Amino acid sequence: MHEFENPIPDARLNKLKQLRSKGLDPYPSRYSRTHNSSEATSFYEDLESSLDENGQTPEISVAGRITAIRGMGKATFIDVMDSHGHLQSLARQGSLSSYSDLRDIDIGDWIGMSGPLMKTRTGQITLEIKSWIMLSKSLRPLPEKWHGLSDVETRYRQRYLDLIANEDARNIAVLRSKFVSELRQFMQSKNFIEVETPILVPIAAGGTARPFVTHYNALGRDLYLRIATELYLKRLMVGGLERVFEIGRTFRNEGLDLHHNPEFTMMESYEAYSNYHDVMGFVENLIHTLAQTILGTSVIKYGDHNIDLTPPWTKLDLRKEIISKTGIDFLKSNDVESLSLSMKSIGINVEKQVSWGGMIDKLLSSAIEPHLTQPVFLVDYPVEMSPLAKTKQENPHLAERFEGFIAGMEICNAFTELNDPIDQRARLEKQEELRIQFQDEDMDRLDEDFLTALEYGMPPTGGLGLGIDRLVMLFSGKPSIKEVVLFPQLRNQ
RNA sequence: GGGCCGGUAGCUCAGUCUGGUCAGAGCAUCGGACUUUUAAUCCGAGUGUCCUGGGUUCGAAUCCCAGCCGGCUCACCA
Repeated sequence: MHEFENPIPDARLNKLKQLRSKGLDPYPSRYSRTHNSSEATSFYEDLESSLDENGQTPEISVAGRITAIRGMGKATFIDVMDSHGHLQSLARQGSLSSYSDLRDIDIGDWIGMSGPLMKTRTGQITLEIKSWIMLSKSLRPLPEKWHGLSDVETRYRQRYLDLIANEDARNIAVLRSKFVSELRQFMQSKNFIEVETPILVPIAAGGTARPFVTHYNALGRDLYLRIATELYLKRLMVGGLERVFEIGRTFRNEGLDLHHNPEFTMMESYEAYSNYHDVMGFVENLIHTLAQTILGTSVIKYGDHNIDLTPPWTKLDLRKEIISKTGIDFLKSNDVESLSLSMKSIGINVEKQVSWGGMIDKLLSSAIEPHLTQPVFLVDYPVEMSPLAKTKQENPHLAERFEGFIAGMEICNAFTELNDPIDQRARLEKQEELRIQFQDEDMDRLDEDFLTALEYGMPPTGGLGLGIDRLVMLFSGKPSIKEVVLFPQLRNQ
């Protein structure tokens, strides 16, 4: 039922033959344009007041894809689109010797053309074609010009059509690029250095997630796709790099929904001599700055909400927040049985074999997180579900960890990194135990090389993981992650 | 995985409830007219595996069953 099985229309193939039979190459190798569409517009506007009586500028050359053809017999209007916008052109039989060759152009073709700019009687800046050349013959018809392309599946599977037909799709692609580039600049301006760590790893550690497995033939062993960059970046902290960040793809072999794609982009950063309070300030500042720079505002419209990103964001003590919303105190319900009873009593289903940390996680995502519309930091997580975070000195059951939420989405996870190698080993061993006990559930994994690194000494460090896809969703007002990932994962055809 | 909704021309859709001029419209395409149009206009042409496979029926795009694909939602999951 998809494009790939559809035959190429005969009419297009015939035009292709026509071009060739006239000795015209339908796929030449290059074209020199002097202006893109927006430069052409300003070129005209700059010269407009000084033009002579025929109102034409000197000749320029532009190139792009034909989006509309309006033939009027001995004159033809051709709209051309490039990545900067649209430009109208006009071919007239009187002033274009190859006018009759225009029979072989179609909507979708790439052409180059040159001539002076002028204004039509309706005031539209228009290139009067003196010469033109086919740059690439299109063999398939484009989506309809008026309604555009709206079939969601086609938009995702053939994103190029979405990009051609929908300005919004182009805007999101540009916005995402801008976001990443501004993010990178921000990090660099704070003297973080950008690094790259392995994607193929022997142990998928640094988070609780099911990994993808692959096989490396040369070494005859299975490897995993990373679920986080955390442990490698911390090795760099051990190495003394002090401020590092990585923007990169991570992979989780899990469900697929509005907020989850199996491969997604995270930024992780680590800063020596700082703790999670410093990171909180850093995140507020970072996201607020990006909104200012990219969107020119501190207040983002998302669905029905106006979200104000101005720092400082609300800080909510996680434990107090759970108590006030559910009456459950996780310090008192500190074993699986009592927590399970309390959760059942407020209608949360915990019948599956689940660890204590897993249950708290569920409690959070069903009772707390959906209500966090404005930017919020949930602060101080139970140590049991934070195996890589340092414990609070005042209370060994709590970790110096926070997560940031906007519009009900988790957008970051951060903590004061645990740098006590003995404690870290004990915590990861506990995770390994839990993994055996709760077969269905994912736990963090023990990475012996990482522990060895810690034993050499890591400075006190504040660490951060930031979900880029979700922030781009927020910045672009999109409710689905598939809208901000150019090629989202879909089922097989 | 459960529930709901959907899949008809290249694209956007109507037709399904109530089976029988139901193979349709607009855009795109093809032929013709037109030298300042811009959703150009005017005249003419319908280009199709009605998602797939079964079934019911004299007759199925339409009703039934199974499957595939997608969207939303719940569950699961950072």
